[in-house]
Amino acid sequence: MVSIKDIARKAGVSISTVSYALNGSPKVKEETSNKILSVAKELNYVPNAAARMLKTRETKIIGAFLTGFEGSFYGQLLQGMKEVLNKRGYDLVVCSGSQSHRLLPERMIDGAIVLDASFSSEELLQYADRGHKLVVLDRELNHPNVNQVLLDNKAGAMLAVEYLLEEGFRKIYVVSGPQGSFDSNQRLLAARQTVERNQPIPPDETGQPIELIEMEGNFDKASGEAAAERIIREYTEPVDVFCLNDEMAVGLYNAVKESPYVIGEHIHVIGFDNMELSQFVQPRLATIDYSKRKWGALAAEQFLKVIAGEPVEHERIYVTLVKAESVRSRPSV
Amino acid sequence: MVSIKDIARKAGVSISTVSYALNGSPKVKEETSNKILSVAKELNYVPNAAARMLKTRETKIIGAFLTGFEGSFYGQLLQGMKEVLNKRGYDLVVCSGSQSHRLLPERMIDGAIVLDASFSSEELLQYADRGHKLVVLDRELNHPNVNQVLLDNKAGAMLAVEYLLEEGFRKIYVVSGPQGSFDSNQRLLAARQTVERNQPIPPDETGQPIELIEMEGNFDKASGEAAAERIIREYTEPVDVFCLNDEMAVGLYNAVKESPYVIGEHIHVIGFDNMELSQFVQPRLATIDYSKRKWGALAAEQFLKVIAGEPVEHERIYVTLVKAESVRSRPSV
DNA sequence: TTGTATGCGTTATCAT
DNA sequence: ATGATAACGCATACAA
Repeated sequence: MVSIKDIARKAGVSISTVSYALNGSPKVKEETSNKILSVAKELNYVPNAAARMLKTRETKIIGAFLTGFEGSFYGQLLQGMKEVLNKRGYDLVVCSGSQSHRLLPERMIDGAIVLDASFSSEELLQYADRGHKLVVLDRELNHPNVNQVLLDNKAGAMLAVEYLLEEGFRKIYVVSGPQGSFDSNQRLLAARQTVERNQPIPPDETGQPIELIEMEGNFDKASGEAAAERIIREYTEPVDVFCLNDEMAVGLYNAVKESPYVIGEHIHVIGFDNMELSQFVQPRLATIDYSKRKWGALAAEQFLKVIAGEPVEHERIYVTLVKAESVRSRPSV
Repeated sequence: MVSIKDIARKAGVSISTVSYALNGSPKVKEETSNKILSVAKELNYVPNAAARMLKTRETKIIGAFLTGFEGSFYGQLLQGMKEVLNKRGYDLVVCSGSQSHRLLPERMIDGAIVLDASFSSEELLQYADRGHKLVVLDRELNHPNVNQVLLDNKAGAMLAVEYLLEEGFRKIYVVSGPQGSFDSNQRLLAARQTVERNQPIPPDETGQPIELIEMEGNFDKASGEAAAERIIREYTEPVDVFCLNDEMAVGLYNAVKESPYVIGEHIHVIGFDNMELSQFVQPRLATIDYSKRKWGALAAEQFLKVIAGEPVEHERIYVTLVKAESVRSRPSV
């Protein structure tokens, strides 16, 4: 391995001069600098990251931690992060699994953007306490070294439920994500509130109250299928279903396809995330949309601010309703 | 930052004893070791990766380089790699973009698995020459430090074309990937050969020869749409289309939907990759399937062998034909 | 069984 | 403008 020492020897200067030249310091004479640079190129010199890290205490790498690599969902999010970070001289690496947590405390990365249930909040706070910089996308965490960029789950769930309620059905299923999921919990809470707020005040001419049935899912297709089975079993009249993400809604589609019932006619479904697949399923899935790219880009920007020591306020990503035939066969608009 | 020096001081031993104890050396007395370990825990000691790297010259991290993060395609591939690597004490990080290439020469990672057009083969060979270990998934590269795990593109393209030819149409479009893509080039070559081999020897009772029309695409939806426009414009009788990946086939679907023609009836389409979306489009897309997870897992295994200095032979991932209504409205099986 | 001393490749301080 | 040297945190050969 060729080091600055080799360059120094070959160029007939000292290692400190080499270091200065390599880092473009104005202190070194242009002639010397050129000589050094050409020797470096000739020897195929590449700086050693470990040594530099040891001195400077930074790697210019930041890690994006995800619960899993699967799910087309992440592509745009990561792209958004990368664009912002690269522009500022940082590299992005994507990590998953608890084994990779070590990268942060061992200082192999300068910080982390976290959308990863495999981190407990206690663990993250511990890192923050030790001075590591974080942006979290999947929880609320208040600490000077941590910034939040969260989806507006409440607005999304409200939009979704109100869209369903327009249909006038009295029975609405909510298929939630796993217990530990912040996004799921927020959406569920908002769904409950929205139903409550729209409950006819009894006694009332519209009669029957709205029934909200909660089913715990896992944000994967299998739990959507499981939910569908129960819904089909209990079917007596048209019902609404709010799947707390699109993935489960697609699972539900698959199961309903095997039944006598029809999505958008008997079973009215809305999801959350607007993943690519949702526009291709038949009928098109109504859902809650938001810009994944913008989410990633904003997270990265916030991260850079945290690193720079600027005081940063938490941010929110806004969401919109995507109407579609899965709720209403002939969408009004 | 707490270092072994701090532990040594607090535990009343020397730093080398601390180092030994931390690394579980049998040389240190259990009593001393316990003492040291407890002090380390108490001080929240975390080893510094940079310092360890500087000495040991390894990071236990390997990088997977992808052309881009977008495309649901990669999830299973990465999952396959990760499972194998984690089991062997390695961490996987995913990188994209030419800026991140530095991670390899700067020795921030112990090696790389490459499925990334942003690397030129010259660049990779240079790394290999300097002792870096590589597995390539998207090109042929022969070097002691490089192993290949490639798709059996030729078999796939042959299966696809022969399936199309069974229909008996005389006009077959091939929508290729970008010029530089190894997979695209291999598939295209095999498609040509298969058509040639199936050409009726003139003069012949079947009459007309098979016409193969090549169109350059880009492996994205937009190029699928562009291809569709030309195909629609030229339409006179039922035709076959071999999209060299599913992504483009989906783009083609979108454009054909706006036309009077129907997939599977006028325009007979097959793709390559069997991505998740392909089973949801209407009609289901015929395609070439292979196990992405196995591909990743095998790549990781080969990588570990290369690292271990074992002599490794190149590997091949086998593919299968997925018949569907996009080619034949009533599939025979 | 434990301690001393050296070096990994770099940056950066202080002389010159 | 350049050189000598210390320091970063750790592993390890060698000494005790």
